Amino acid sequence: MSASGGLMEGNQAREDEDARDSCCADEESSPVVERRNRSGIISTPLSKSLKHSRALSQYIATCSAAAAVANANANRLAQSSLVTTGIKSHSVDAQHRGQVGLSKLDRGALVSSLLDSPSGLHLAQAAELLRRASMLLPVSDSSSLGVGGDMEAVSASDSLGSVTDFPLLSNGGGVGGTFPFHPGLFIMTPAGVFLADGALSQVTGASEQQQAHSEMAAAANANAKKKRKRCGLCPPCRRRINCEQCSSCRNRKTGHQICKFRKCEELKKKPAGGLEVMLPTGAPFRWFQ
DNA sequence: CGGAACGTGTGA
DNA sequence: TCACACGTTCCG
Ligand SMILES: [Zn+2]
Ligand SMILES: [Zn+2]
Repeated sequence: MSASGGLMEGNQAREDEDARDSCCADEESSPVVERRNRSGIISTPLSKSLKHSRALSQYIATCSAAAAVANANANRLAQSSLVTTGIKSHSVDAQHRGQVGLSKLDRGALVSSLLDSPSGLHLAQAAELLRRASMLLPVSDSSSLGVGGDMEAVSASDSLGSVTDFPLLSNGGGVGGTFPFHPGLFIMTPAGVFLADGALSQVTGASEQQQAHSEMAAAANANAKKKRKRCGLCPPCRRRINCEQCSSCRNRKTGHQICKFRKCEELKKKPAGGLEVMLPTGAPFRWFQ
């Protein structure tokens, strides 16, 4: 299985990561400032603080080693749920950037090739990996995802299914230096990369989110005909970087829409108020036909 | 009906 | 005043 190869790389990369860890601790002096608005919702996409929006693909283009690390991380995710990545591995980063030289061109080629690849198999791969990850938790029966539409656990497969315009981050099918995962599956924060699943409880502090929720409720109460605000709870809301690849990201200038992967699950729902019956399929029930 | 473009509320 | 992003309209 190709996964074994990835694992081996993972071990190696892990040492790397450890080494860098100490380095990170150095600049860890500033305790990860998270930008939240008053409602406690994380407002600023991480890409902002990273100078310019850096697409996931760019990370890869920048240093394939990072991909390996991420890969290892993904595996370790299954055990620890929290990982630190080498996102700010400036030294390595600079090194690679200098040595590559054609990072821009590379990126373009990469992306285009990504768009090309059929990618079905990789989905399966990623899915399997994710399944492994969730094996540790009481896998909320994703099968019984029925009337309980309230359920926050948007399964990875869900994301996979809903996303259509996203180029898979993998080429031809080799394991060598590619990143066979769907960027939509990850939540990248300055503290690390998480599975988007949400099943893996990770992020720090659910209290703030609760606060956000109450705030939102208050706002809604004040005026029903106001712009709704993101819930701040759902996985998309917790995501903090724009993918820079979805349609919303690509034409942000004219689209004025948030990244598709960051679009709040609540806001996706129809704004309609209470009296709405939803079929288990998610389609709105019509009283008349 | 889905997506792109646009208007504009909202918070910084 | 600006950037962000929700809601609406337009368009295929
Ligand atoms: Zn995006
Ligand atoms: Zn949300």
